[in-house]
Amino acid sequence: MVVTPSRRPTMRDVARRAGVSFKTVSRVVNDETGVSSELVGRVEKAVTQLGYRPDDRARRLRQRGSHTGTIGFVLVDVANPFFSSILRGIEEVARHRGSLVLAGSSDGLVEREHQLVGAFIARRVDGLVVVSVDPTASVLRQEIERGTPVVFLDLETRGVRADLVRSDHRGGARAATAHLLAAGHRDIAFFGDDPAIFSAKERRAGFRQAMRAAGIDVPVHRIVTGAHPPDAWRGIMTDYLRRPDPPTAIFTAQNFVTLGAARALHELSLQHRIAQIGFDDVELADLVEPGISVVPQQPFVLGGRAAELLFERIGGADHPAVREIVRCNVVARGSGELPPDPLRTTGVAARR
Amino acid sequence: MVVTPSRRPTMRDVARRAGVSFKTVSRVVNDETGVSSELVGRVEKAVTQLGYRPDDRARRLRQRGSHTGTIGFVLVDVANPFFSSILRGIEEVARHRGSLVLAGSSDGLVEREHQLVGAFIARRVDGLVVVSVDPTASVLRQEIERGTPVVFLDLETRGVRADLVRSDHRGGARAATAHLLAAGHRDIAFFGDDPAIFSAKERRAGFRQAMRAAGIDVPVHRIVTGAHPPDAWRGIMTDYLRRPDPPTAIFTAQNFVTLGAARALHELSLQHRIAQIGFDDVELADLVEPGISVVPQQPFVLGGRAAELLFERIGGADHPAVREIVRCNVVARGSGELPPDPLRTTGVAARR
DNA sequence: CTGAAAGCGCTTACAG
DNA sequence: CTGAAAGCGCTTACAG
Repeated sequence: MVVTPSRRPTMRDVARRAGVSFKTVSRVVNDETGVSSELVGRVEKAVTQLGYRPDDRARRLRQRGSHTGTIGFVLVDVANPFFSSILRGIEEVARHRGSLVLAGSSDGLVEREHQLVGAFIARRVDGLVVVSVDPTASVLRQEIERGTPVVFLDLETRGVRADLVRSDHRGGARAATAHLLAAGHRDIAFFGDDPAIFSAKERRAGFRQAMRAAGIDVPVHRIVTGAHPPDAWRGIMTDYLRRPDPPTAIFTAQNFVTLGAARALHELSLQHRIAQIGFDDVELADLVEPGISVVPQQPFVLGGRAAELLFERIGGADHPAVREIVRCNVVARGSGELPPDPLRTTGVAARR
Repeated sequence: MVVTPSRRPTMRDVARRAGVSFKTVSRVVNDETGVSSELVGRVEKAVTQLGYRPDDRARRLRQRGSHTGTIGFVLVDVANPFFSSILRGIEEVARHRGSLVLAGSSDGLVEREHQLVGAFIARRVDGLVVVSVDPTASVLRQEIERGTPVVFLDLETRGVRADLVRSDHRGGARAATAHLLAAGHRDIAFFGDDPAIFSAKERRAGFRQAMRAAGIDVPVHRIVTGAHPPDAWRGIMTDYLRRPDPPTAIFTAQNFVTLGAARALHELSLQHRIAQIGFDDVELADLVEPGISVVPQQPFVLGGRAAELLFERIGGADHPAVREIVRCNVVARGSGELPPDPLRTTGVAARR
């Protein structure tokens, strides 16, 4: 049986087959009252025989409020468990609201983010959850001003009035740094994502604040940031730690960075000699030896809250912009509690 | 400045402002030739001032082939890195084709899967990639017969003619089991997902085949399957391993099962005494002590191939159904090469 | 080069 | 209880 991709049946096709007007089909399909049971039967039979399925686009085009029952989620990389957990949180809320989720990865590229936002708007999503690299972009700002509901996730915005939900990146980073300082470290290196991303910049700021508060000057080479593919961090870390005068502790401020660093430390057999604390949790961090101390976020919760705020707006709420900031605390597992290595070749000694 | 959610401007609004017919606006918006540069200028100005963005739904409704530039992906759980990596693979291909991806998690529930498929079709996606629990469902089958492109991912189907891409679950499971047998194990327990899921059933079948081939009868209590939330497996495994007469090796046939088992083994300090091999890779499995041996899949590749096949169909290809099966091999890291524990309290001894 | 008409698949608002 | 007309926002197919 070769399948011939036939034209999809429309209401008129069903009407013809059932011998009624297409308006009657519309009534039956929409469970409207006041159709004789005989016609209902004929229409339903025709619907089944033809495999008719109403076209939501056409339906909603004509309707009043004209929601599409679809929301958009612009994120950085859906293959990153942090983002896919957020997506799941959004999805759960969307499902209860009868909505579907369009998701797209920007990889932190401004251009791709704009493309995604534009494509979502062209498809008339009812609203957007955005982890933005460029929150003041004209496309997005104009849409927000025009009334399209937008909730920013995990970032702050300037000059744009919209709801936002995010972790307290700076506070979490301060706590992580303070944790290492409390273990006696003074030579701590920071490794993080591209500071063009709000959360990355904030974490770096938190690190600097905590170090300054402890009266420690951080040399420039102790702060390493950049947009690298997930796999690249291991090599970057290995190279860094192999140089003379390594730090006594490292703060790896993103999950892929944390993973790369953990692998580098193990490769160099330094995992018991250099302390590590990460931002974002990673799978099996509790089982590695030593366990990797981290400042976890709650992606599922972040996503769920963002979606709830979004649907409030979609539902017509017009209260002032909401700003929800979720605290982040240290989870100690071992790696972040290691004291400074007494045997370490200090910078001065190594250079002499 | 309070924002009043105004009606979104249409082509007619732009036309009025520019003092032209709305057809001229259509020409300018679609970069058609043959509009005087003066009118082009006026229209473009009005477009910018009003923040006009064409409605893709209306546009495509009227167009010939009438693609929506959107595909749907029905999966089990997007918070599972296996699926989110597939999604990323699909997304990459979709982006190059100018398409967006609607994704939805079924949690392996037949009803939710049907809802998702129905909602996707109502929105007239151009095609579907489906990790199905119920591949012969009438909704899906009727759509396929009608000509909607569908690619099944990670499963086989009966009575439905559609492209499919999947891992060789059975072969991979046989290889995993053979790997444990080669290390000298004969008392191996299998732990896996709900056999309603094709891949779960296949892996169990592979396990049984390999055991049978080795002349070993597998007692029923050595096969544990079920649909459990990710977090539940640790407890299930702990309970199981605490009982008298534990197996000398375990085959954990899904990533969340593997994680739960690894935690249980460590909790009971059995990680060096009971061998483990998992299906699907998990993060940091290489760094745990011992490293967790697994049979990894290539989710990003699976997703990419599925999407490529889908877009071929969307593009009109009508070759016979394609069936791509990706081999799975063992990655040895330590846990799967542990020999049977000579000190183990055997079942008989323990019961006496 | 520009525009008025018809139609995509449906719903809304009116008639009978 | 049933249906013919108008319209959602756009494109196609024809005129001028």
